[in-house]
Amino acid sequence: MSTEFRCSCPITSAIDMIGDKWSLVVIKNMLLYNLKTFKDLSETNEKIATNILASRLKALEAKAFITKKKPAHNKKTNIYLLTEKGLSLIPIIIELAIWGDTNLKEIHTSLNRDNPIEYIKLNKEKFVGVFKQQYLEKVKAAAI
Amino acid sequence: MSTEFRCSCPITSAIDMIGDKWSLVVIKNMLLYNLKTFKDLSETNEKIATNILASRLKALEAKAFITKKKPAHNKKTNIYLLTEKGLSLIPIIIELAIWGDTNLKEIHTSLNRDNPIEYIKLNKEKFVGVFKQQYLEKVKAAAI
DNA sequence: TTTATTGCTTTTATAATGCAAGCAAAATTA
DNA sequence: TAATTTTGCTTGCATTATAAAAGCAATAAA
Repeated sequence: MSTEFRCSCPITSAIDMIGDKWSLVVIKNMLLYNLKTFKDLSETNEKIATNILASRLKALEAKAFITKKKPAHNKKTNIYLLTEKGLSLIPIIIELAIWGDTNLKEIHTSLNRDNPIEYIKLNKEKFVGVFKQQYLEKVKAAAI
Repeated sequence: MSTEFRCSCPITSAIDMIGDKWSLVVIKNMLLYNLKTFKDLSETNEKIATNILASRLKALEAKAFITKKKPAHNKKTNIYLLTEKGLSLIPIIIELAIWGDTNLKEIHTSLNRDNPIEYIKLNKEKFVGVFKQQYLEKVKAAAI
């Protein structure tokens, strides 16, 4: 996944950057479920293969959507965190959530619709900030 | 591209539906540039291969994002139009446009930034309706 | 000091995308 | 009306992305 842009269109170029099968899924799992380690991210419902996860984490770090570091008293576990640039994808993720919730219920019977999507729809802009704050607070609380 | 859903997450499922390399690009070109024929869609800046375009149009029709029909007095040219379901993707496309315009200018020097993205940012919800209306009016004006 | 865990890599297979050529039917031009 | 061009694809083959399974070294826990 070297990022070569197909053309000068910002929409197509955005897809060139984050439009593969896994990038936004990994970022969503970091954002909404506060997953931070390779193991955490490899155990999600999506069942990503470990080689794919490794390559995606490397690419996301190279593109500055995430950072990788080791916590002070553990030389083994790596901690992956979203950067500001990673958090800038929240509006896209929210639109995907709303679209999926609204449009897939008929053809995808096991779709999880427990989330308060109706509230989010009513004030999307607010929730961009809410999700960002929640993520940053959790990171802070964990004192990494 | 058979649509099998990886899990019950609406975000991941949305990506399963429209998260490939070409679907949203084709829909964007129909929406913003009013492209309607196979030839039109094959001549865009993105330079999609004709076999890929054919397979994508077939998939998008099967998923009811677009319709295909022949105009009354032409047995050769096919007209592809966005359905309501196709138009429901506008909010996602707008967020991709804003994100690309805001975040890619530094690493993508030839990025096209002539579009009035600043206006769109100020009132996204309004522009969802604007783009939808503009598209429907163009289709109507062409009397297809 | 053994055992388990973490964070990967390697190998091999399959699926998605890309490239070039070709081709039939319809429409246009001569 | 016959030759030419256009449209909307398909076919065959090459390359890249994704998947599944196994393995492995370093660290941490028991």
